Amino acid sequence: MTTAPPSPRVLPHPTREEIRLDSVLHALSDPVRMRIVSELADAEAALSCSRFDLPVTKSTTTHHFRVLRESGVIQQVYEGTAKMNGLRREDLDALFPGLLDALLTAARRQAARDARA
Amino acid sequence: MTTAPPSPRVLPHPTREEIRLDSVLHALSDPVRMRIVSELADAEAALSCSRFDLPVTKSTTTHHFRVLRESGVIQQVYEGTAKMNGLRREDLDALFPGLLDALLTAARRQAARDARA
DNA sequence: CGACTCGTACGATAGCCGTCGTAGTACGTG
DNA sequence: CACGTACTACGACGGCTATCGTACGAGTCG
Repeated sequence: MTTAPPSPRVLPHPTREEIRLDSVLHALSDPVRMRIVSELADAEAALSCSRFDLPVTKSTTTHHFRVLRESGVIQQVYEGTAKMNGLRREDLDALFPGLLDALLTAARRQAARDARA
Repeated sequence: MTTAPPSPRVLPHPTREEIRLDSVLHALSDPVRMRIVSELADAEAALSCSRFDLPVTKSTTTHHFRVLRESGVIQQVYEGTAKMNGLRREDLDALFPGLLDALLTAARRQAARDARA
């Protein structure tokens, strides 16, 4: 048969216009996901999922990455066995200028406060 | 008896140091609450709960205002029968500089996009 | 092919959350 | 005191969510 393969090797992303502020804020309201985004912003490049040392299991990690992708915060592309994750900075900056930087700065401040405690 | 009255006429607020980014983002990830905060920012003054025309019942309204207060986004003070709500702009700006303005701008943009649809 | 790594899918569970209705309290006014 | 207004408290319900474990698929390397 010439039917398409059942495994979706390409992952669904929202278009720029489909990204909603509500969803972005909800995605970033989880500490684990905010941490992922912060590391991604520091890296300035796409990282594979396994490059993150998160305090949750692999299943949960997959879940968090999916939430970030479906909310439009990150972009995910398969590269061999690895799945590379990149921040959708251009889209976010175009939709909500200054928001991403303000959020990243806020996250850094919160992390500094937590470390001081 | 000289015991304190059982009804808490003064409402519990988090101190500035207790305000957490996670909670703020979670509070603002609900469209109804973001709308409240936007109107509060536009008003530049404290407003009573009944000044808002929200698409939910009064019970739910009370719930949303409590979430905003407990996350440290707004301040609530009784004034007769009314409860006045004010944005905690000073505290938020001190903790997360630029974040509130970026969020309000983003909310305006999202609202404009929604209206265009 | 076989083994290994990376990530997914699915099911389960426990907890939180947004919503409502109803009943009730606090305050002001007649 | 009686009444109306503003808001709350409580319980309920449905839905979402963060978490896990286990089992599986897709790719790479020997």
